[in-house]
Amino acid sequence: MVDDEKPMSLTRAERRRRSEASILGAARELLAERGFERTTIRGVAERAGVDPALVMQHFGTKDDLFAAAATWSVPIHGLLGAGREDLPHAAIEHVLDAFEDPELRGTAEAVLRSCLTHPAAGTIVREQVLGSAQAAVATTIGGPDAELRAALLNACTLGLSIARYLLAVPALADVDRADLERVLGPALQALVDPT
Amino acid sequence: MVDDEKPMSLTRAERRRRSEASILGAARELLAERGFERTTIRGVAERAGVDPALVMQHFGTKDDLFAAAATWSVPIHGLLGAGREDLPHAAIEHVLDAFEDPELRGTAEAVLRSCLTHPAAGTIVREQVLGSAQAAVATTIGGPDAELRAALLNACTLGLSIARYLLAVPALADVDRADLERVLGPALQALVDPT
DNA sequence: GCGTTCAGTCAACACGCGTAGAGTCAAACC
DNA sequence: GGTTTGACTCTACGCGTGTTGACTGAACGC
Repeated sequence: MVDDEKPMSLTRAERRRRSEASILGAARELLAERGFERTTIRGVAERAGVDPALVMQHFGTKDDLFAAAATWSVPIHGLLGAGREDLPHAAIEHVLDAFEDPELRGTAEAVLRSCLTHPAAGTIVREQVLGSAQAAVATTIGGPDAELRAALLNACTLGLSIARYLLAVPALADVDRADLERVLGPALQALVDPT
Repeated sequence: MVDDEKPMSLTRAERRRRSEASILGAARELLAERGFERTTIRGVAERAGVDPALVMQHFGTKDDLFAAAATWSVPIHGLLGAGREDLPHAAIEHVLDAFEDPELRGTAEAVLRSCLTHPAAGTIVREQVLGSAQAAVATTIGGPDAELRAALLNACTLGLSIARYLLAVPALADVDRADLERVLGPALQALVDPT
């Protein structure tokens, strides 16, 4: 995301916006690749083609930069609109969409990559990502174990995301969506419908 | 794991072995709590009640210390001995045992905590932990999708481990083994037995 | 007993990090 | 067209890190 096009004589506000976007993009890339600790302000600045101090000027602090790059508005509409039969399908679509849309993927990977080692990232995943999905899924499931079943369904899709996209486990990374849905669907259905 | 008992006049080899064990224990604790990047040699030394230089003298390098602390011999006997009907049960036992045996838990958490941000830890999880389990499970499952089904089963239990023990998602952390097995079992069974 | 060995400590190095403040130069304004 | 504004850069500070080599003192072997 090195945006080398810096055409001269651009409005000041426009330049400002572009460099901010460039920094944010570079930050997301590096956070997605390496996680919070191994991502340095200097590295972000270099990839953005900018001075390190400018990064601070825009975002204040490394933690603030992370917060800005990791703001992840999870779209749970697909989950809320699904009935019991569609839920597994919707849940799988939900996670695959997040990682295969190039727009969303950077953010998703950046948050997930650091969620085990950076407290703020862990909180985001626990409360926003898993939390909101769990609430949505639990109401559809219903019954005494609804929360547990929803949490387990989330844990499975979380495990799939991590294994497929972050760890790149061969058997999962090389498979296409259709096979994934065909095989995992019935398993998630068993979580939705108590035997 | 601060082993304050340093009774005077102990054989040299004995002292050496004790301090090594003390360092290794402290390292595992900190790695499990904070991950590789946030764990410092000085922190390990302090928790072990020892000089930082001694840590280097024992293990050579921070990466070597991690390798020593993260050596995780996954016991897959339980998986190999299981038939199609027992597999889900065995798989769940397999992961719960690793995290609820105080002996194993430190290592398991240490490896898993860093597996998204430390290349060596990622390799361990991908190739040793998931890899060996996948091979064992796939032979039991059989059929055309065996590898994929095994990998997905692993991804689900990986997600459960992470959500329950590392992220401490409330709905999963507070539930006991029996409920976990009762609810997750049928889902994993659907992965083992194609509909 | 005495010289040797070696577990353990001390003090220091070089490096990379996040961050701060003064300086620079072109766009913006009147 | 001169002054002001503000986007951006330069330089440097202080700190914590992994790592090293010289030192110390107690267990060891004879």
